[in-house]
Amino acid sequence: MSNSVKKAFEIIKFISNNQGRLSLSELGRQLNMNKTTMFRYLETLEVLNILERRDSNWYLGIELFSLGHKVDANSRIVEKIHPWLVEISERLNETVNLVGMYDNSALYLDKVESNRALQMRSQLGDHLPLHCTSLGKAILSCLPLVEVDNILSIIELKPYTSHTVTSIDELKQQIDFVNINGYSLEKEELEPGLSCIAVPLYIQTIDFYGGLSFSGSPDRFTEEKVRELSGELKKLAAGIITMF
Amino acid sequence: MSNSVKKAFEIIKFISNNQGRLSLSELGRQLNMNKTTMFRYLETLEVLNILERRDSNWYLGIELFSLGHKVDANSRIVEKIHPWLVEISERLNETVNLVGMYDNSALYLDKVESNRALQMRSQLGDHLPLHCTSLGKAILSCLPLVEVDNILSIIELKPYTSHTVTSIDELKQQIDFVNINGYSLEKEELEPGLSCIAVPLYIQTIDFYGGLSFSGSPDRFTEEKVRELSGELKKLAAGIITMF
DNA sequence: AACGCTATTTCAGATAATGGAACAATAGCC
DNA sequence: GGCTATTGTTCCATTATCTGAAATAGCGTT
Repeated sequence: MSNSVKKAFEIIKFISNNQGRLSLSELGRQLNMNKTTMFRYLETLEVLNILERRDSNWYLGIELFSLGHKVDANSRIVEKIHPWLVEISERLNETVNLVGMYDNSALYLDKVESNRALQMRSQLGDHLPLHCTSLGKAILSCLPLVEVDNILSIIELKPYTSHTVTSIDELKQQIDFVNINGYSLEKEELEPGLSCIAVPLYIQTIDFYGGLSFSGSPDRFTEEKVRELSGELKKLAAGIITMF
Repeated sequence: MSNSVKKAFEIIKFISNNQGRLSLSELGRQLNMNKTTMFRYLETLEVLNILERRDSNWYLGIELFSLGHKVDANSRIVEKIHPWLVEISERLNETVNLVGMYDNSALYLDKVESNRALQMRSQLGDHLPLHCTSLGKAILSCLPLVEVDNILSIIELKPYTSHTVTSIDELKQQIDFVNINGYSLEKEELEPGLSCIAVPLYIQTIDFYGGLSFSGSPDRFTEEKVRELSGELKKLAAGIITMF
């Protein structure tokens, strides 16, 4: 394994979580690397436009933007699904989200915002936890049981708010609920004031495990609204699947 | 300069342009690297989720997707401008594009597609040439003259179609046109069947040089339509600037 | 079963990464 | 202004790491 490549990405990743707040020396200290070594990594990455320096602070560079937007270029999952999200978001005036399962978390792949757009703190490319998001529970519901048990034994049921489910049993009950009713409802388990309703999106032909959701403030999701929105999401998922 | 980091990104970049078509051995051959060396780079990058292998073919990995979407996280230029693009795209039913100047080319930053969406071949993150796109000419128009001369001496006026401008004099005349009229019109200089109308977007406060455009098939851009759309784009640019 | 291809592992030698030290450039402070 | 503290950059010898030839393993095809 190439040591220096690993270190370079360690630096990149660290900067991605602390953009604009780190100097060369600061990076060296926080990542336990020699100043000289750090200097050379940063120098190299700057030349490659992978990183960018603005008055002694480091940022992700433009080359990462370009590469990041070519990731889906083959399977074109996001690209194919996007128009469906636009249609439903406009018709119902709801914010709609798409995630895919990667690495025991729900990777936030796409969103189309409504006018009323309550801002979610997370952004595309973020990894959402499986246990405390409706999308996560929706994904878990379409995985084989053995797989679910395996994942639950690996991930930590970290409490993000006072509403977060932290017991495996309760979580399994919620997954059962999704299997029976076809949708998942989560209220303020990840962020106070934020609620989501989701359905699984399992595209067998391309081995894609994911989910679709509407997000909004919890008080908007009345019983009747939930019935309506879950129905819409189910139809959406069904429609999308026919495309693949 | 860190040699191995440079090589790693050489590999990544090469794969980004040939996703799904390259095996380990093939990569070694095309990039003149020893098979063993290539093996170790790929192995490392795979572990880091920077690259992904599916039946002996290499793809960009999910980690690049995540990093790529965090690039704009600070200045939030794209994020701030996006709602404006949505509004105008819906109101006029046009496809609207945003680019920024990076590295002597126009980096394709954002787009919102209309229903009639004529597909452009390029995608977000691509570098568009300055000389044969309305967006490029719009950007050139807001740069200092010395800078323009410098850029024109560096870039190659590559002919993409039979309509591409390849003479510096003619290009300078077109830039003058933008300065006088405030917009730029290009017909099939980059891709047959594709035309664009653009205006410069220069945001002084954050030192941003870019442009906004509508794209569509050339026959749609009648004289009257051009007048209407260029007016809309100018108003859009003016509105956006007030935000910064 | 033998061939052609790709992917891995091994290992010794060559090279490139490392970090201490010294130097330069800034900024803050009395 | 001069002193101190901090950051960024260059130099260089040492050593760890990367390199590539060769051997091995795996897989599909004829």
